[in-house]
Amino acid sequence: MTMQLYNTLNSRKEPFTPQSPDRVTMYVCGPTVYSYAHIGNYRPPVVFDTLARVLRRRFGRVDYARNITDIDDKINAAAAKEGVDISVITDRYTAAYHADLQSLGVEPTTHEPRVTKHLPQIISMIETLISAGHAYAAEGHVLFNVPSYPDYGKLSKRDTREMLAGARVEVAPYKKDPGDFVLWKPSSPELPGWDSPWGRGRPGWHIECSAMSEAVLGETIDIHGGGHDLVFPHHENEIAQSTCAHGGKTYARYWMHNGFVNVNHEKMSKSIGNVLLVKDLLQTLPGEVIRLVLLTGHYRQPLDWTDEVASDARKKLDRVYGALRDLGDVKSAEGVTAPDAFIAALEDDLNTPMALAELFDLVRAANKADNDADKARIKAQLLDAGHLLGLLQQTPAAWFATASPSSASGITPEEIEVLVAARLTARANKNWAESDRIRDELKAKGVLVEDSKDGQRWRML
RNA sequence: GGCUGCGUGGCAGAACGGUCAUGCAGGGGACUGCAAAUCCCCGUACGUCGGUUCGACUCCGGCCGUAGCCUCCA
Repeated sequence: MTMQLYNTLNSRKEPFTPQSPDRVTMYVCGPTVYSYAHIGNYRPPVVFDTLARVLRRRFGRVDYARNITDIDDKINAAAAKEGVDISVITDRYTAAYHADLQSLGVEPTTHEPRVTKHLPQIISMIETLISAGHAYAAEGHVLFNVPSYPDYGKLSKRDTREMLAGARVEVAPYKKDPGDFVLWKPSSPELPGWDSPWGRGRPGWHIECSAMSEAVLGETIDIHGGGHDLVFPHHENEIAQSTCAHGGKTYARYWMHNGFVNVNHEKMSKSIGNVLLVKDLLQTLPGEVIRLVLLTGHYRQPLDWTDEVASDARKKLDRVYGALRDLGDVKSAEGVTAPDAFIAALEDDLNTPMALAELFDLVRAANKADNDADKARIKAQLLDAGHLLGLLQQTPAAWFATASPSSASGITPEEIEVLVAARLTARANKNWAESDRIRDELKAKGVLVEDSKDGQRWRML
């Protein structure tokens, strides 16, 4: 079975084959670092990190770029407000972004291009577009001339003429065509700016991705991803710029877009006040729980974040880690990887819900296994499946000891062990009343004690 | 108004033209001093109206509802 990916360009699943049989190139639009990122901002990194793991397994090498947008008017506004250089803002929020990614188990990308490091490439691409007749300078701006690219609107299935009717933004007088968009804009003296053939200014929003993608991955990439809202205008404009700058060569062969994250059935918005920052969620939830929530639904569907889905994810991980724990010290079998059905689910347009169903089949098999050979094989399968999803990255002991930072009642593992030892003595004397009293005491402190055939064990509730 | 989706059991969430999704919750049983964990068994679905078909949750059409985008936005 060949790998299948849904391509926004053609609105259907298509067999995926990279340009080079042993190398995949992928570019995903990254964050603008002007504030802390919310849960929705992390769906693309988690989804495409998972995809990268699957692609790497199948094709060997994945050259994956996710940019940091560190030039932007929102950054300028934040810097002006604090009276600092934009680098203070962008450094701070880039570091915060990286910290969140690590908590979510997102592996570093091959490339992480920044706009401030690619001004020459951006300017060069704009010059190419001007000399090819696709762009023009006007009043300090440089604009891309949309009518010069007949395929404009193909990705988002839009008719440029119809769009004008619904246009809700005033058309700048220097535009030749109302649909023309900015490649370069002038900066007033108090704003950050860079020298260019058109005066001191800064790049428009869309050109950065075109220029950086070319710089780090080449003119034609295999996969370009991002949030669904970027289809228009951002990705439509990227296609226009890159295709025209490259003499008509295909810019990206497969376009993938993830659905939005809602919160309690509502769109996240500052006015509603329901914006969930990942750095805040991490105060009460392990990163793996957040990651699992993001993988619980198919990436193209909207995802509703509620307390219930978070607690469901936690329980799911309890179950999987529980199976791993019961596998005990059995050494996982060499050379055994995740089951074919699990891989097949992920290779079918990254069907993570179906892959998770396969994972739970494995969990049941693990819990039923009664010999070391089966246990060794299943353990290897579980760990490999977990690795592909970016989950199960800690030991069961660590998971059960820390799975709930929220309910940490201040009790230390040492104190727990003292009580557990006292309970062991009581149990040796069949003093059930004392045994149950200690169990209740621990439970009141957020610790659940269980009696297994191997003795007592505990976990944080 | 234009474009693109979606509507599955108490909740979350997939697949598939005729056979189990899966997880949580719920009911019954096994195990346990009692629990917990685990295992076994069991309910509750496919927005609505038509069409195609031997047979549709799955294909087609109408309707209703709902979400996103239409140059800030993951």
